[in-house]
Amino acid sequence: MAVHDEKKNPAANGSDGLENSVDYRATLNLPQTPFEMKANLTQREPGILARWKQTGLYQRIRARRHPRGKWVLHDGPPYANGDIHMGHLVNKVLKDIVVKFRTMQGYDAPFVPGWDCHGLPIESAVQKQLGPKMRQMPPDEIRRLCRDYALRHVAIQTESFERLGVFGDYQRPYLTLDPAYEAGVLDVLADLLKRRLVYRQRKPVHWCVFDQTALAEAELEYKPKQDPSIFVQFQLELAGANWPPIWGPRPAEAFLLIWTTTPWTLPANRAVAIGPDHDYVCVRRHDESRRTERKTLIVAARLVPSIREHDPGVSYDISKPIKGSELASLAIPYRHPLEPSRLCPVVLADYVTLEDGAGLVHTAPGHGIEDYRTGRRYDLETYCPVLPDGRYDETVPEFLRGRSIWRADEPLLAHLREKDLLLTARNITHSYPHCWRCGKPTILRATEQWFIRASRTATETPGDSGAPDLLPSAQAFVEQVRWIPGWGKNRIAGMLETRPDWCISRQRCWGVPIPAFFAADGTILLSEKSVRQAARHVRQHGADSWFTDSPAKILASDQWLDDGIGPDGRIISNTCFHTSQLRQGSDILDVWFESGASHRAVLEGTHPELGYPAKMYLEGSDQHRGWFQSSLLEAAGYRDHPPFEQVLTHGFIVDAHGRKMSKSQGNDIKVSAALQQNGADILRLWVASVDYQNDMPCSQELFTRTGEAYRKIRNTLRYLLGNLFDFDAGKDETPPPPHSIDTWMWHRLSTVRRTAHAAYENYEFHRVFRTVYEFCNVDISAVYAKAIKDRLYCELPESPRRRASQTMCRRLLIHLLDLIAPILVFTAEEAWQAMRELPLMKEHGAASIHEEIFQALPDEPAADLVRPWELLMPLVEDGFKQLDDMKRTIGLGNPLDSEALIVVPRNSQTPESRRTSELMAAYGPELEDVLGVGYHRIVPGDTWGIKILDVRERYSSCARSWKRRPDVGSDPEYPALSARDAMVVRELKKRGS
RNA sequence: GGGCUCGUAGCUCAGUUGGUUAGAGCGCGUCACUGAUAAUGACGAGGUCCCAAGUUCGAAUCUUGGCGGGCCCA
Repeated sequence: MAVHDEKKNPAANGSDGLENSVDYRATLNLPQTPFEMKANLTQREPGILARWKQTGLYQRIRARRHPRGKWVLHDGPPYANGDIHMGHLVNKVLKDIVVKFRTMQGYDAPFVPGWDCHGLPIESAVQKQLGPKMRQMPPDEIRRLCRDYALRHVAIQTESFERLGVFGDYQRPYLTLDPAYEAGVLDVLADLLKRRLVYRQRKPVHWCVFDQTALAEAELEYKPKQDPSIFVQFQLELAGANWPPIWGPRPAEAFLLIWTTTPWTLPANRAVAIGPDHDYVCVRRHDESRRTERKTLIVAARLVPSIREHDPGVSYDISKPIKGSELASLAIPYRHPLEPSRLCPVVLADYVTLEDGAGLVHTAPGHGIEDYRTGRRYDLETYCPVLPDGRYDETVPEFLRGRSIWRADEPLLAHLREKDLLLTARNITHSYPHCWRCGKPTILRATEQWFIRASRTATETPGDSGAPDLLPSAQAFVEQVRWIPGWGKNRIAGMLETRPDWCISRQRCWGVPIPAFFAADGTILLSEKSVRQAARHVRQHGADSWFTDSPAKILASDQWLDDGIGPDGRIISNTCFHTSQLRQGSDILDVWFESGASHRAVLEGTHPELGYPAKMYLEGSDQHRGWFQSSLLEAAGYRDHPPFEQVLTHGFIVDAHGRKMSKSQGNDIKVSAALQQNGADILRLWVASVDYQNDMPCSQELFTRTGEAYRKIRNTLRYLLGNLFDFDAGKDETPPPPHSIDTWMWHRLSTVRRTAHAAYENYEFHRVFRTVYEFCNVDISAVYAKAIKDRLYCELPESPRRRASQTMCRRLLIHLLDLIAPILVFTAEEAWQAMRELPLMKEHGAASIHEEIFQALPDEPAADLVRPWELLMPLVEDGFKQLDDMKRTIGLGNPLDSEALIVVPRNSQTPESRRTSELMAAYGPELEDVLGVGYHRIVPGDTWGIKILDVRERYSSCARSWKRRPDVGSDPEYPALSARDAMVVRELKKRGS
């Protein structure tokens, strides 16, 4: 490779080295602005934030004029636990963009942030801190610690949200632990009671017999445990039964074969479940010698071989199969293995698998979730003979009474063996849930729970005569709401369709109590009236008072005449309760019930200025099952309109490879770190730049890319600001000449503004971003800013051409700031202040851009002023290609060293083209600047075209504008300058002296 | 396993009722400018439209079946 040592011609900029040394820089109108190129967001943003707080910006926005009325986005409460993560960031930023956009449209769009303060995670965190001593503490003391914990995290998260530029009433957020909120929750409960939508029934929950407490799924640890694995034979009651002919002649006796690893649940057996689509056969068993008949078994066809392994020395005659659905339809009952007089049904369940066992599942509705559901479907008793401490109660066979279930296997197996009902027994080790606190194995135990009836057809329960159906109202609500994206409607409708009744009680401590009173005789007081009274009490004294005050004090009376709930769940009218003999229940409400009541507790409760219903709920798509649904169901229970008009959902954060982000995988991104490294505006711009309806990929690399886009936008603002340093908006405003590039720019601006506003209106923020970003890149930077540099820098300050472009720059600046303000909240503010601090623009507009209402755009330029540019711009493209070619071939580095021959057809084809050619005297100089060449000539030809010529040998370069033109040197006083520049310099000199 | 959903250049996104050779911006490469300067401009190279089959004269687009990701359930 040869080394290049060719030097550039130092005189390339002028024909005369001496004249070139004269410095005309001082005579130019170069841009000036304190708006720095470097954003330094991490340092700058907190200062802006402090000023906002100091001047009470949020309150000022509330107080300003709102010509378009109210627009309320109701905040879904995040959980008051831990630092915020990227999901919070996305959610709150999206909300803030909506709120700021609506605000700038002229709506009153208050934002009241909320926090979910009750619930298990907080209770668990407190429990972890307390250790074993928690068990000795009274509930109100534990609750006080939970409350402190929650409030601490509300403070932490508040700071983060504010730091992100999310506006809201942080002085007065809504907290679910606020007594007024708690009372609102109870008001909803009272309304549902009024409509008879609340009932009490047994349901299995995870239970620790050592701690004697219910456990949540999250409190379980799965560990290996050894258990008996037994096959038991349940005798069919064949008297009067239909026997399937395909199974051959009806035997004298036949047995269902079931498999279980929890023999202690056998007393609670109430059914055997089979799979509707599985094949079942009848197996006639004999000794291998065929001398003795053994029991005839009914099992799943697929499992015969594996059962045989447990059954040595026996030969099988296997019948043809029938489907489970067919078998169930025969309705042959079986005798309970421990109570032969009790007949139980064979039922269908789709969770029956053929992986192990016999394909027939022992079903105890009191001891299994699936069993319970099946039980509800078949109206089986949710029978649970196990006491809280794990001992059997008095209802079981005598040999088990009072015995611990953990010591029941041996007598049970002995009993079954004695009755010849046990086919095989061995031991297995399997994964089994254990209590995370004491480490002991847990059980499922049916306890009394409170439910909200979703659909009467799904559950025929006592006390519901005349009760309305909740589900149809909820489904009607779904139709009335606008779901964004549209499939959200489908999703929530599908979930509602299959949803079971809602279990709203929890055996925990940290939450809103279910204010039920229990009389000594087992009658329960929980009525609309009593709950309203409890709500009044809670509003005044807080929910803690439930755990400390007496029933007499809470009910404010010695006697209470009301509907009671009997032990069987039926309503007993006109029951007289003596408050001195009542005791409070200890259950609390499901936290989803609490947050689902926010439309009542906040919109109509603590913050009535918001009003019901909200315009929008905006959350992650997981809330179709969560908050959207709980809110909808509760509202459907007592009122005529859904709590929201629109529901907008967003996807989840994933990493650069599209995988879910999780701490355990180590691919999560800390908000605090991302903030520290990038600044809030970059993170906000990132949120706006991706299509949130899908998963949102998130990585530092993406933030870095976003940072590049940010810099482009920032530099565009800086350019515009810099060229307005001597512009007096009141005096210097000059309409763009009709055929100027300013008019083209004006047209582009109106198009972009329209597009961006439509995108905002449809909540398509990534389209806003793209539109604005490409506008900055292409229209402003590559075309317009480049084209007007000569007139801005070189013309006399007050020249109409210059003033017209400044007018356009100002318009661009203002509208650009409008468009980015909801997203780049800090940068828009910073630029807004820079604009207001321009010497000739003092006191323009509101003190903060966020108090502004979108500027109306002056009338758009007429279409026939725009069309010529559609003809001319492709010529410019061609000119650039020629310039690039000349750069390579003849070393023409600077376009100012070239001239453009604009070829105009002698006989223009179309009227448009003819009109344009007539106007070329006006368009010519504009094209010269758009191309960035030194000079142009218009020449006749056959078709439209541009021809770039190298004029380094032909013309001299103007020492001021650097343009090569024939008129350089025409002024004897300034031989190094072009005519225009000579005139300008002479004029400036005159003024200067 | 079920419901909903997504899959187009390295990245973020367009792509109308099915219709030429699938687009944009960024990034990348090369070059230029040095009066927007840790800025700016020009040119250029990048695609198995997740895969397969089907419908059709014609499929990124419609149908079916896979594969992969996400949310919610089981």
